[in-house]
Amino acid sequence: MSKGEQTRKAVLEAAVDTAASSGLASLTIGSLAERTGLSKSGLFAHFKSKEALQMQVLEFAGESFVQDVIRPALAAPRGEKRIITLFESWLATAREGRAECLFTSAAWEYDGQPGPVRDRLVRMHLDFNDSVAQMVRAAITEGFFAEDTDPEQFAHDLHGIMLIYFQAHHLLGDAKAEAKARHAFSRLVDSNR
Amino acid sequence: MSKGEQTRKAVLEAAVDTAASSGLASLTIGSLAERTGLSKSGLFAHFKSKEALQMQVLEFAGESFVQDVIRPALAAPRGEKRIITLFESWLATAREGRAECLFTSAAWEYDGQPGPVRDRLVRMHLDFNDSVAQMVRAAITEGFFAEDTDPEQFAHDLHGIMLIYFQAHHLLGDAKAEAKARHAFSRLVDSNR
DNA sequence: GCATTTGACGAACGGTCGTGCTATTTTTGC
DNA sequence: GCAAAAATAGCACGACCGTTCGTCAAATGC
Repeated sequence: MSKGEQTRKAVLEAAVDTAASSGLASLTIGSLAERTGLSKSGLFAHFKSKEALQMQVLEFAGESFVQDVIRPALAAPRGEKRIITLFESWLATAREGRAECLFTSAAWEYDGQPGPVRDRLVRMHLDFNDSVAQMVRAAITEGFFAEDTDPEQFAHDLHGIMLIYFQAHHLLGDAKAEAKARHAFSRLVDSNR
Repeated sequence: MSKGEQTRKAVLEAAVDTAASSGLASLTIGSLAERTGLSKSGLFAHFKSKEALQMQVLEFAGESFVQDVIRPALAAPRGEKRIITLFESWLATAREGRAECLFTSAAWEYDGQPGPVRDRLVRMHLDFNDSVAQMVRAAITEGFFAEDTDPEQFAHDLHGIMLIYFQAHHLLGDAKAEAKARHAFSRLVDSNR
């Protein structure tokens, strides 16, 4: 890996971390430069614009998310194991914050202001939704879920469980957040068995 | 209502609208002044600081939310009717955006950056949660919900349904978002009947 | 109708923002 | 080891940020 690529990665890593706690839109070249020990212009040279930086941050976080959530699920056997692994790894990722936090906060930040960042964000959400729905379909053919289970509805509902878990855990500091999430997940799974 | 109070309300109304689509943190005195036809300093004089403005925006949106969601529910008879009215008015409010959008987006914006705005936001979420839980308790004593229904879990789950509805409807433009929300709500209600 | 309070304005401030330049240093390929 | 190329720094810019201050017009209370 060349020197440039190396620092670019380091910058993106710091950017994801910053954006996860302050929002993607409020990323600033200056503070990011200070944090990474670069000069403003030196950092800027890596990305041609702030928007390009945001896009790359999104991309970088996306890869983390796939690595942390999708990949473990796909590594598990189709059906019950995969669905449960998806939930558990998603929960673990959301607990720590980082990428997951970036996506949900960005979803509300950029909802309402069109542009490439928003478009990319929407695409990612749709793709992830499809992935989950596909896992559900596999679980149906495996006999874990009932034939009349609606994969899209399941993906939708599961996402809702994660969103409110995230809010309860991080914003409200609810100690029972995880227990509530597990309870809701169990009920969702049971009602589709 | 004095002249000052009048313009203050007008500013807050515009501010809620702006913050709902761009976020509470990204409110700027300048653009808000331009939108309301005031000068920057003229508008600023109404609020002693930007933070005070944000607090008042939050307060203003809170009153709208109570007016649009809590009040109609409390106006309905305890039990089934009240729970359903809560869901329906909440759904309608979320569909239109505005106050509801402000709260959820702010929840992610200010999660991770302490301060009075975040504190107020947390307080509002907790209060609202309590209100919902109280409605559920009433529904239990009315016999609409089973004795072993957990009011806090119900409030939690309902909130999750609303969050994902909001995201699906506004960010993703999912035409079936409302149907999915209704379906999830029905399942939630049924499982506690 | 007048005195007083209140509301609104314009100009200016120190800061920070993103973004161009031009050097200078460091890495890279041969 | 050296030339080419890439990475970084320094500096300056125009724009906008929140905020302050002095001034003036408008609303208010008597």
